[in-house]
Order: sequence, then C-alpha cells, then structure tokens
Amino acid sequence: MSAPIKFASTVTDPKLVEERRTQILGAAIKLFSDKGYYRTTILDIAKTAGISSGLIYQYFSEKEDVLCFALLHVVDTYEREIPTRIAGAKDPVDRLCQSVEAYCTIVDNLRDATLLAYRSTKSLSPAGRKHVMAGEQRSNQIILGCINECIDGGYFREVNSDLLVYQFVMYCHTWALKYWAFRDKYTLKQYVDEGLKLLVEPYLTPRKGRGAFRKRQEPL
Amino acid sequence: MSAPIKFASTVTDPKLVEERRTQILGAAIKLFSDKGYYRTTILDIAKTAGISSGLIYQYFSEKEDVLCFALLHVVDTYEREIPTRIAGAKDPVDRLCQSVEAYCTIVDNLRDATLLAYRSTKSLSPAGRKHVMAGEQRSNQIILGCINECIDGGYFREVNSDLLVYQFVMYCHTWALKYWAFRDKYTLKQYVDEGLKLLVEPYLTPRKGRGAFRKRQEPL
DNA sequence: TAACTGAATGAACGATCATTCAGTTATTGA
DNA sequence: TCAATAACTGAATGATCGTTCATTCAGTTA
Repeated sequence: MSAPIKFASTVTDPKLVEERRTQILGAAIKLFSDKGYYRTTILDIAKTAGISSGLIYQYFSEKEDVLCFALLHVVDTYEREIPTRIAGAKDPVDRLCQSVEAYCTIVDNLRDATLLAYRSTKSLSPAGRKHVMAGEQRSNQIILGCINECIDGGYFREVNSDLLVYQFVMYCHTWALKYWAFRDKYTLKQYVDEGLKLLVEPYLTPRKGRGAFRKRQEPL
Repeated sequence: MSAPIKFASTVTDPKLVEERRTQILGAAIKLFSDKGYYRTTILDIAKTAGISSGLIYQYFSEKEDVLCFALLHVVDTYEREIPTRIAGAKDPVDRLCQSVEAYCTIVDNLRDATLLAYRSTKSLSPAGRKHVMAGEQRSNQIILGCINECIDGGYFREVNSDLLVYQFVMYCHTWALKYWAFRDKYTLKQYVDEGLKLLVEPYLTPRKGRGAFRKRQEPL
C-alpha cells in the first residue's frame, strides 16, 4: 500500500473532517465532471455542498488539493474494491473474469470520476500526479496477477501479459470513455460478457482453459 | 466529409491566413499539451509563435477557437491519412492490419495532440465538441469497414465488429495514453505487431484467414 | 511623393476567481 | 452560567488573464 497522502486541515475532530471532506468530494466530482476543473469555482463547490467558500479552506489548503483528493478517491476505490469482489473465486480463470466484471462495475459507479481522471490528472502538480499514477499502477498489478495465474496454471496459452493487462484495463475504462456510444447498445452486463469473449476466450488453452471457462457459466 | 468549420479572420490574404494559423497551431498544441488549456495564456501562445497577442485575434475570434482548431486538426489528420496509407492493400486482412499500423503511426506523430484531445474536448463548447466527435466517428467508420470486409470475405469468424472497432481504436490511442509505460518496453513497430497478435490473429478463420495473414508477412 | 491599406503591436480595461481574515455562531467543560 | 475554544461565514483583496483598440509601420497604388 502507498503512503496515504495527508491533506492539511485546521479542524481537529477526525470524524468531522471525514464527513465534511466527503461532502465536498461529492460536490467537487459532480462539478468538475460537469464543467471541468478550471471552470468550477470554489464558490460553486461550496454552494453545491451547502457550505461557505471559506470553510473549504479549513479542510483543504488549496483548490488543487480538492482535485487531488477526488482523483485519489477513484484510484483508491479501484485498488480496494477489486480484491474484495474477486475474493470468492479460487479458479484462476474465474478470478480473471470476475476482476474484469468488478473493474467494469466500479467504473460504472464512478463513471464521471473516471472520466475526470483522464481529463484532469495533468492539472495536478507533479507530486500529486505521481500519487494518482502509482495508485493506477497498483490496480493494474492486480489484473496482471490474475493473468499470470492463468498462464502459469496452464489455462492461458503464452501471451504478452504485460500488454494484455492494458487491454483489460482499457476495456474497463472504455466503458466510461465511450459511454455515450455504448449506452444505447449494451447493458453493463452485456458489455462485460462481450469483453470476456474478446479478451479472455481467445487466449484459453483448448482443454483446461476452455473447461474452466465453461464451468463458471453454469455454477452450482 | 463534414462541413468544414469556418474560423473567422480579419485578414484577407488566404495564403497568409493559413500560414499564420499553422504557426499558431504549432505553438498552441505544444503549450496546451504541456501546461493544459487553461494554464496556457494567449500571451504564451503569441510568444512561442513569435507574434503579438493581439495578432492572434486577427486569426481566431477567441481562445477557445484555437483549441477547437487544434482538435479538429487531429481528427482530420486521422480521417485523411488512414485511407491514404491503406490504399495499396487489396486483401481485406492486409487492409485491416495496415489501417492499425497507419493509425498507430499517426497517433505516434500526434502523440501530444492525441492526449490533448482526451483531456480537452470537454473544454469546448457543445458545438465544437460535436464537430470533433463527429470527426472521430468518421475515422472509426474506416476501421469498421475493414473489419466488416474481413468478416464478409470469410477471413474473420463472426464477431461483434461494433465493439471490436473500439478495441482497435483504443489500442491505437493507448499508444499515446500510456506512452510513459510503453516507451521503454516497445518500439512503435513492436507495439503494432503485438497489437495484430492480440486483435487480429484470434479472430482469423483457420484456413482463409490465417492464410492471408501469413502471406502478408513475407510479401513479394 | 502623397495617400492609402491592412497587418501587427502591446498597453490598458474589466471580469473573474482563489485565497484570506475579521467577525459570528456553536460547542464544550468547569 | 460563562468563558474559552472550535467551527463557520462571506465580504474584501489582489492577482491573473482574455479581449479590445489606438497606434505604428511596411508595402502598394495613385
């Protein structure tokens, strides 16, 4: 796990700090996603969150910190939720499939925020950007682990797993990036299923791989 | 082709207009990519282009027009160059492979500008955004055509071509989006070759498809 | 040589915020 | 009950640009 970044606050009660920051976060993600970072004013955020502009500066030391907090929230959610959701699966193929499903589901929940990450990571200071990218890398590692398990276990044929990770990750992100094109054609479930057909099936070994893939379709 | 957008200019000589706009475009892409749209001032652009700030307003009516011009330049380049580069190939599989190679090569040439498109399309007015997205859609259609030719000609098995297009396009864009991760591991050529292995090979029909794919490796 | 044209300049204007801080309200604990 | 402390407010400040425009200047025509 990374060194969790400290954002300075003048408020002492940690409970209150978390509550207010969550409140500000919600407003900020909504507005940044909608109007973009630079077009969103601190006053906008304050009004949407139902507080005064000055109060934001009790919980964040500058506007950029609010953006950084929002983007870290996104990558931290990926990193935290994917392992939780694949914990049940023991079979490597099942784990891989479930990690894709989990990732897509999280992206779907954080669709606006995921887009925001693509648009606004460059607006961060180098230090903040480094943290966000490091978080993204850590969730990539989870997927990479699943792929390598499939290869090592003989479920996948030899394949460039380094590159395949990015295919998986981009497929999940693309649900947010191209949502305007997909929303009318696919449900999230359909999108995930198609993704497995495109990204998992082709690499399965004929017997062991396909066998495991079939088995997970009709469980119990 | 789309209705080419007119950007207002007070300067009468069309030759000069094109020359100056190209000059401004170069500075703008460099600076927007580097510092982001909002952090780049008109004065920055003027200085980098070697002209005065006021002169920019003789060639564009507002700052946003400069951004719009830059993003349209990117999508227009895709749309113009891909067909040119695949004109030689007659075999559908070859056409598809060459379109990927062409797209990746153009992305590589316009790497900064491609990133800029991801980051800044939302900063455009709805009208401008619509034009940029329409341009992007038109180059997608080119790839879609190649895939469908492969399917119809019996080179590809039945596959969700709608979705596969986005896989191809995203693969090409990812060269720009994740360049920081790829630059040390792959040359552009290697990246393209790996892409064909991941995105073309799995869908080839055993005889006709694979045959055509093999043939293009050792031509004459 | 004078009159004209339109390209180019850059100082000045005005609007927009991020940030601060003097003052107000709420909470705590003795 | 009443300090004392913490949380909160929102008007004021000051810096930053996008945009304008009066002016200069090079080149062209009369």
